[in-house]
Amino acid sequence: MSSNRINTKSRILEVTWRLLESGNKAIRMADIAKAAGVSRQALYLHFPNRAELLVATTRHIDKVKNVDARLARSRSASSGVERLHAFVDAWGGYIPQIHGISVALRAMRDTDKEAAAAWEDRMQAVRQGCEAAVLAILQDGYLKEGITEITGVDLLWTLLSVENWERLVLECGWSQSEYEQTLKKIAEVSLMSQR
Amino acid sequence: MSSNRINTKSRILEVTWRLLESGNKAIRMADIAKAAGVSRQALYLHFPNRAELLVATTRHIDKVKNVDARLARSRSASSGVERLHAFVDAWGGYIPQIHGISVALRAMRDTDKEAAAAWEDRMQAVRQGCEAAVLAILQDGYLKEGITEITGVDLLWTLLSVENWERLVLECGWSQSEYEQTLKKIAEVSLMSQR
DNA sequence: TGAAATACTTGACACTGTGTAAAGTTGACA
DNA sequence: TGTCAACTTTACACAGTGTCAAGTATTTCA
Repeated sequence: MSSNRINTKSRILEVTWRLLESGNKAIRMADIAKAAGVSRQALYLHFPNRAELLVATTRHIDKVKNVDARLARSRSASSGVERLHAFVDAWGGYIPQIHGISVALRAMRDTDKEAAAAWEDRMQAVRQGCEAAVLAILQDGYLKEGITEITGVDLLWTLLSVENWERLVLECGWSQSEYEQTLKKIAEVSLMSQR
Repeated sequence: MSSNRINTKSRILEVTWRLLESGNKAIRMADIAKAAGVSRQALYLHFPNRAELLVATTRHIDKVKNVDARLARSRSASSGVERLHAFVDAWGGYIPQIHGISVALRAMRDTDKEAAAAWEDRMQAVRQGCEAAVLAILQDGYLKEGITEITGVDLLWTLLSVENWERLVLECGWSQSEYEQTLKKIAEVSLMSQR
């Protein structure tokens, strides 16, 4: 069976995902191999190193969870506020799904260039979403005075960081909907002129 | 000289601080030893392990930079807003000083209990400062409706995270004063009822 | 003066986790 | 029947942390 290889490869990705989601930091190659029912060395037949396995897992999750479709919804919003809300829903709702892998990727950033680049790449995608929302607000004429397009994007991007989600949801115990509602409010009140 | 031991110990702490501040992640015990002009093994005569050396360095920085005095100033403010502003100034202004060690401590959190506890401890101290500010606003009767004392503290604590400072100042290139001013505004606008 | 204590150094080594290398096994398929 | 793909098994190099034991130089004090 030539699909054997493919089966094993995607089984490894699924298992890696599951292990990272379990919240246990410090998942080793040996743990992944064991959980996938293959030898540790077999992992290196499919992925050159740990970083690329993690990056591939990220891509795998994106595919399964269909990020693009999620983010596309925010693009169809007409007004600036709507776009902002839709983006907070889309990205904010996606964070819990990728949280496990995000922890692993960020932990490798210091030592591994590839992991750093992979994480950076994802963050730039989020930033683009932020940019679109801020631009829409600007075009509506509602961008707060004293806030430029760039500082607005910086700010929204910072507010919507995975780290802030971790703090509020995991550490402070907020529910996902509390998180989303509050972030929408703060983003509004920070970026838009209120009347 | 019995002060020899003390000299070496504080020289190690100073050197560790300096190396961590240099921005180079992944500082090894051997690097610290070399920079301090002692053998790698000598480090273990003064500190049981890497985590405790980092924790001791944190305490050393606190002592030199006099955190307590910094934070004390915010306690003397009379109104809620003043207290909020003073706290953002005090803590926000302290972040750049402890940034290097904070990176190292956070990187060890996953694998080392001690490092995790040390970081947790500092974060709880910051949270107390946030609590005092939110309480002062509440007592002034200006806490925004829909915000409880707890959610207000959660929020301020999240806004003032080291991670947010890193994003805005290091990644987005904001100046320290831009950071401080903007965070004051966002905190105000998120927590206080505007009139 | 000399013994003991202090503050180190030197060198060897155990341990963990990543990644490499090479030879062997197993099943499908032509 | 033989070959190829997808593995397994075993061994090992390498980095970094931490341990251990023996040695050295300087000070202290009986």
